Amino acid sequence: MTATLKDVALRAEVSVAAASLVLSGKAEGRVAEATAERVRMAAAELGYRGNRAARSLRRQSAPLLGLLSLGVATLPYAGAMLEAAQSAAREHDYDLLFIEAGTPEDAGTPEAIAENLLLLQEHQVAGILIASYFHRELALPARLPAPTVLVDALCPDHDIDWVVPDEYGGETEVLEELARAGHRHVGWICHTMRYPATRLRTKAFEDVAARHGWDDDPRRVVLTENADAADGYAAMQRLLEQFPKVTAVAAFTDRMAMGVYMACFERGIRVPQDMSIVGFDDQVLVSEALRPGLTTVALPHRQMGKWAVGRLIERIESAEDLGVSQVRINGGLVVRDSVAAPRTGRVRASARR
Amino acid sequence: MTATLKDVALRAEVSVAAASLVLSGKAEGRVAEATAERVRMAAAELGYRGNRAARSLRRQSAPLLGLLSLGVATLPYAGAMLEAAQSAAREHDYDLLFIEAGTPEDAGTPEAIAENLLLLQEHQVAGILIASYFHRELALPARLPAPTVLVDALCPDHDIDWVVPDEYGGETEVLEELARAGHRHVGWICHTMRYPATRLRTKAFEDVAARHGWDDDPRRVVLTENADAADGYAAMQRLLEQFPKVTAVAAFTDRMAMGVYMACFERGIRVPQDMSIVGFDDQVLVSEALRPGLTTVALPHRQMGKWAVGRLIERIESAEDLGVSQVRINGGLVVRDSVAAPRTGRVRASARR
DNA sequence: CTGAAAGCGCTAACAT
DNA sequence: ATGTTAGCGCTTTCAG
Repeated sequence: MTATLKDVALRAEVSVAAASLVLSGKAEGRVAEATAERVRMAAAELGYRGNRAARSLRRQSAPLLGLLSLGVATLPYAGAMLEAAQSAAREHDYDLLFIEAGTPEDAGTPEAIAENLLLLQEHQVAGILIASYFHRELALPARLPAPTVLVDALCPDHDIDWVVPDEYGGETEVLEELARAGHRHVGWICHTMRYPATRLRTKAFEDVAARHGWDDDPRRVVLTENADAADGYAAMQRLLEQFPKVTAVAAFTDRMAMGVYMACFERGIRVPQDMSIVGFDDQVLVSEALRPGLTTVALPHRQMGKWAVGRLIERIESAEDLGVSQVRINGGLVVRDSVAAPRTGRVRASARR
Repeated sequence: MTATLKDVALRAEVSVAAASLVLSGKAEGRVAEATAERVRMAAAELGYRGNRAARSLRRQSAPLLGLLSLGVATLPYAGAMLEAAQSAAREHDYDLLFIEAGTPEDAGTPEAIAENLLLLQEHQVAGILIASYFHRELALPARLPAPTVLVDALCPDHDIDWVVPDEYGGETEVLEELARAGHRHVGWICHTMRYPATRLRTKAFEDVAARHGWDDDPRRVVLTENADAADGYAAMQRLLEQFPKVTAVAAFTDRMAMGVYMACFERGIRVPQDMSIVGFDDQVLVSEALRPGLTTVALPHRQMGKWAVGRLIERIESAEDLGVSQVRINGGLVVRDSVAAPRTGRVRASARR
């Protein structure tokens, strides 16, 4: 049915060996140009496309990158990462084997990861990407079946390549935006889940606050159990009660920020005239759709996917021992219209108490 | 390094053939149970995992399903489809080869599709899923290299299996919700792009409106160029001007509905007391985060992914000729809090003009 | 510069 | 019930 290398060789009147050399671009100086041209013609005429199984069997390695997803596909976030990874892989003639390691709840258990790693090994993948849908620490089996790079995850007990968002840098940038506008009574709405991002963004808040001498009333921070819009809404209600001087609030995520907007809308607090708001994630569906548009920090999904694949292929194709490379990428500040200078009258009014 | 079948056979003191039979579950009545057990033991002890390349070469088909994505990964929408497809495939011992056919702009050109189909053919995929990120018509090459199922897309010139959302049914349900609440002055905010969904949802609007004798003032519909929140916002402004009797509005998508909310918030129009709003898509990030929550229709991403894979595997593994199967799935009404009865006072006031 | 041949690991037809 | 054997299509070493 489909043409094989043998068919091509027959038609070009050369040996399979010569045909193989030519078509895999290793003919340089080994095959006469005229012969090579004949082979290429024959291949084109027959619509020859090769057989990956045969090649992989022979080479003991498939031109495949295993993408072990830990919940990536279940969230709206990271499609861009997938897309970037796929196209970076394609550029180097690799394809992506997509495997989801279970549901969001049990994804990322060491057992689930180990099992799926074995599955990838069966496929003879040349390299592995382990991608989380949020920045976290992972426990990995001691032996990995192929070179591996972590995306939006890190692993303290392995010397392994990873890439994560620059939480601290990003949060700092967006908070500096608030400082620049002149705010000194800034609220921090966050959740209590113990992720690296929680710690790093909160640290950024504390550092920026200290640097600019922001009002350090402990009631400026409100912690919630989860991180959705409803929590943001409830948190904003509380913040307004317990820290009425507030002129600006930073929310842990755009989703929470959306809840903050809702609370403001309901109370007739105008954004940004009466209240400046910033988020994190650049969840476009939300940040762009809100009025006014939300000033926030982008998550570097696309960059992470691209970097990870580039690094992985480097590792696969390089003979020597590259050291480990662990990077934090800042997705960049996205300035929209949710930040303005605090209303002087309001600030004075609160200051007077 | 890794154990091969031969190693297992050696250790179990049987032939490779017997070992193969046992490990691929075809030993039924061909191998003594004691022998089979010995083989399984040996395999377990050696951590035998098989080699897919060898198997695929021999079988002339890989346990792979090619997922040709037309923009799916670039949008937040369809991660659920991917996840459902992957897990359905896994249940039948297939894995997913993920290929994105270019950027959102050029994805879906017949050339891009044809080229990527060839790529999948090289991989010996047993079946192909072509998935679009929005309901549309596709032009496909005449010859497909393997059994194929379309997801969220259809192809008028092929007798091919496909699954799409039930646009008409879904829109009808959500509009009936408005009718049930007693609305008669209902606005329709839609865009002008020529997709199947545009036609079908609009048709549903017209039919429901006719059925319930809604005010058929042509100014009740506002058409925009695109379909984002900003368009929804602008459209709502216009609707309020040109059709002031309006007590409820149906938006083509949740994103547009979000713009409608924003317009209401700015004008102090309370939802749902003064204005009922419904959307389409159940874009959870938006529909759940808005206050009040948006009543809308879910897109059956998960169901489509699952159905498509099930159907595809049926086709691959069934000997006889199954007919074509083309289905529309209704993702279901999601009732939240954006619909209430129209305010009598307001209706009278407008009626009085 | 070109061809012959071995063999990657597995499956399935055939022989015992 | 079990073993032998012939490839699947390709790459690569070695002879010519």
